[in-house]
Amino acid sequence: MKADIPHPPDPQESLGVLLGLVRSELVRAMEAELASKGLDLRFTQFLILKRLGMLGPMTASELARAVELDGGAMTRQLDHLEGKGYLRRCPHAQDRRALRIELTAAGEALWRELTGCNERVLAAAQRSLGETERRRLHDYLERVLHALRDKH
Amino acid sequence: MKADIPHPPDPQESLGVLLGLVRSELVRAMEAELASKGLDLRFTQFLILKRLGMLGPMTASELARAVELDGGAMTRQLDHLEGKGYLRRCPHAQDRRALRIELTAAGEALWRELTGCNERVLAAAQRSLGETERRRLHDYLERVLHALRDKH
DNA sequence: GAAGAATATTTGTCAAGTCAAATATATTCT
DNA sequence: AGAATATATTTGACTTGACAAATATTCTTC
Repeated sequence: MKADIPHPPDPQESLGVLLGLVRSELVRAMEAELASKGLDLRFTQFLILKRLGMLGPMTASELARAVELDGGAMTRQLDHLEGKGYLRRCPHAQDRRALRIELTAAGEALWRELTGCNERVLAAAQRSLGETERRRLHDYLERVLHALRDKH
Repeated sequence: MKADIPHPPDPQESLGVLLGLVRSELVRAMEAELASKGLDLRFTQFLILKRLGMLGPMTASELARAVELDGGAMTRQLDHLEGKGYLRRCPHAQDRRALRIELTAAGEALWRELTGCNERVLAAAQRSLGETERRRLHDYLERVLHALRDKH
C-alpha cells in the first residue's frame, strides 16, 4: 500500500486525494486486523470471499465485476484461493464457457471469521459518525459514483 | 484501473467497496479528461505536478509523503517527469542528502492546464451535491480518516 | 567531537493489476 | 443452419507500487 511514514498534515485535501487516503487507511486497517487473527489474506482476497459468502456461488466474471477486478487478475486470485482450499471451480450447468465458483467448507468457515473482522474495522472507521451521518456519507458517495458513471 | 465493463448493480455496498469504486471512477474520469486534452499523464503524475504547482519546490520525500507514495516509486516517477522536461532535480541548499524538486517552465505551463481539468472533473463528480453536502462529505471523510489513523 | 540513530535517495526484487491475444462456447441475425 | 458477433476464461507482456538493502549525509547524545 504505502511506506510506513508519519502522517502528513492534510489541510483541505482535494476529494481525489482524500478518497485515496481514506481507502488506503481502510485497506491497511483491514489487513492488519486479518493479520492479527493469524490470517494471511490481502484485501482483494477478502473481498472475493466476502462476495461469495454473502451472495453464494457465482461465475468468475460476475465476481470480477462485483469487486471491480480485471478478468486476468481474477483468474490468478482464484488460482491462489483455490490453492489454499477456500474455494472450488465447478463447471457451470448452463454455460460451458463459464465456471461456478463456490466456497469449500474451509472457505465458509473462514468467511464467518472474516465477517467479524470486517465489522470491527468498519465500526472503528465510522466511530466518530452518528447514525444519520453514516447514512449521509453512504448516500453522498453513491451520488458521486452515479454522477461519475452517468456522464452528463 | 479495471477492464471496461458494464456497471454492476450496487445494492448497499460496504464502505470499503464503495470508496474503492468512487476513487477508481474518479481516477478514470481524470485520466480520460487529461487524455482528451492530448496529455499523456497518469493520475499519480498529475498529483505530483499539482503539488509542486500549488506548494512550490520541495524535497522528493516531502512530495512522496504528500501524495502518499513510496520513496522508491517517487524516484521513478521523478525520472519519468524529468525526462519529459516538466521538472528538475536541483541540489538542496541546506541538506546535501536531499533534492529540491522544481517545475520547469514547461511544467508550470502544464500545471496551468491541469488545474482546469481537475476542476472540471471534481465539479462533474459533485454536481448532484449541494454546497452544504459537499462540505459534509469532506468533513465525514476527514473524520473517518482520523478515526482510522488514531487507533482507539 | 565521535558513535549511533535517523533521514534522503536510489536500486533491485516481488506482488498485483491492466491490456491484449488466444481459445472455447453462446447468442444473434439472416 | 451458418456466419458474424459477443462473452468466459486463461495466459503473457508490461506497468506500477511496496518493501528491503545500500549509500550518503545529518542529527543526537554522551
